Amino acid sequence: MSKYDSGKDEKYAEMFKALSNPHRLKIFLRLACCGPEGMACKKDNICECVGDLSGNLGIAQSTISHHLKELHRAGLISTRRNGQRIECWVDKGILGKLSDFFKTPAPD
Amino acid sequence: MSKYDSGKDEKYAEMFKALSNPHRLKIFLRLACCGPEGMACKKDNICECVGDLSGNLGIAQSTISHHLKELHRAGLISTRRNGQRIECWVDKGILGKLSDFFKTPAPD
DNA sequence: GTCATACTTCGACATATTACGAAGTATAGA
DNA sequence: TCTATACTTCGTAATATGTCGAAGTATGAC
Repeated sequence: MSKYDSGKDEKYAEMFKALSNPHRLKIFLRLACCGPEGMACKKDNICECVGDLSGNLGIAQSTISHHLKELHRAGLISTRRNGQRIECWVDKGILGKLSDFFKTPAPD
Repeated sequence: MSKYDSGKDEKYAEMFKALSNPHRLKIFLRLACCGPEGMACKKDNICECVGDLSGNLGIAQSTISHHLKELHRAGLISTRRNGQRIECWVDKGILGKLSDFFKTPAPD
């Protein structure tokens, strides 16, 4: 477990806030399960982009857009335009960082 | 990384919501750093209970009480009365569960 | 029993969040 | 250029959250 460190805690609190909304957590997990970490979201894969997520989760496109922005602001995902579509993927190393955050502490 | 599983996701979303508030995250980390996981919060240790947390974090006691309840509802901590004081500790196994949640996926 | 200490609950308020639809912007293709 | 598709931004409304102080409850000491 990470030692008490108020500097980094704020950043992690932001990440947890991003993941605290069930819809955003679903989006994040779908992207994370897309394939190897960091793999871009592709149409010909299982992965979805804004419109697909909207349809599959039953949420307005504008709301998906908003959630993606939140995930991005928290540093969890990246996005990039490819033609009309927006490709999105889970940032490299993030899963490891989050996993490590909860690792049992070395006794001090 | 946990597979897409809407059943459990809700529970994790609740935990992340509990940890999304900087004050609550601090409380959680302080309790987690208290000693071995699951170790009760003791006065004669570094650990704090409600009144101490209130003083150290500069937050009203009633607010601390509220935050502890949130952490408890999320299943992250347990509390028990010992005389006038409330002892609190991080639930056994929770750190491991949270850490595992973000483990890199086995390719599907 | 009375008083002090520790905590919880209540009521209130300011602020943040989630969500939608409508309107706007960007890109691709005819 | 015109149109269709994909996404974003804006405005707005409902609900949730974080916080405090005041009042309430529980425990321990005298």
